[in-house]
Amino acid sequence: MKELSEGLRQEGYRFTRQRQIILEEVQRQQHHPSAKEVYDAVKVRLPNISLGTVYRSLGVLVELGLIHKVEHGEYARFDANLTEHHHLICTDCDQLLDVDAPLSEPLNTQQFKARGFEVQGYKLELYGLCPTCTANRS
Amino acid sequence: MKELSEGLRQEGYRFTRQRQIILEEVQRQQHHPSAKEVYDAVKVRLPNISLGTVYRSLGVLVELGLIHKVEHGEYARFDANLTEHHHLICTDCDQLLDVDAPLSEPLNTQQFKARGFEVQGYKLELYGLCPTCTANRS
DNA sequence: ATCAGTAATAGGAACTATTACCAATAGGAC
DNA sequence: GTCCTATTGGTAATAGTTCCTATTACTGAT
Repeated sequence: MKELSEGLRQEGYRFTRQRQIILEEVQRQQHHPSAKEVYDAVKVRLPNISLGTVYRSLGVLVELGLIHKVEHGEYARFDANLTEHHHLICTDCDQLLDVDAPLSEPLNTQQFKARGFEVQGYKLELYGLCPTCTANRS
Repeated sequence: MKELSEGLRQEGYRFTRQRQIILEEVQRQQHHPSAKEVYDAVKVRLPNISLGTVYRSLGVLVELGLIHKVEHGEYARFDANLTEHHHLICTDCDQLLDVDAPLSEPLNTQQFKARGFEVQGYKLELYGLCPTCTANRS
């Protein structure tokens, strides 16, 4: 948690119990929790926390790069997995899963530069069936 | 426009003036208009159109495959460019631009199959600077 | 340890994109 | 034209997120 406290201070933010616990709860969740789910989880430990604080804190954590925001579908989800990975959205059960495999062929960003685009990063989303739904199909 | 009228009929939908003009306006826009922007554009020609009709019609057009829905950021945008392409979101001006270049190396979906994922499709979003903002940086 | 200054919080209202609802209208097959 | 039903316009509702304000908590200086 030292990372959090130092990261916050570096940006002029304060290290608060709320932010600490919010980060812990996002990190604990295996799936990609929504703001509401984080709120519910944090509420067990901090019954007085407000939804606004959760949204604000998640925003700060994203800004510090300690978690990622995944915008897909009706609401945003948050992801504490910082290793390079992609997401698979299951077209059957609508779950969002990590695909812990970078591209076998890394994306050649140079090909876009020729067209005037200065590519800084990219997001790859895969659509298909998750392992569970694949199994249920056969 | 025959494509629209036939496509609609095939699915049991009706061919209405509203749907025709909505499609025309999405096709006319070079950038990727939001539902609101489509509404404003259509309103010039059909002053009584309601926002709900625009949303409903856009949904039908997406279902027919005549336009694509691009979900990014606060609101959905619509895209009449049906050729295979990716999107670049400019980190400077927040514009959404077409990158009319498929991957030089097509995505190898087999690599994910081994992990239990049955990949059906993918979406690649690039982040960086659009040609205009790249020029303004130098 | 206390204080002052500032940032963060709780709580709820406000905002915005999108959907749902419903009575009135209009496409289109006959 | 007639009839049936999808569609429309208008409005209300929904849901995620942000904004607002009084209050509380952190931090650095004394």
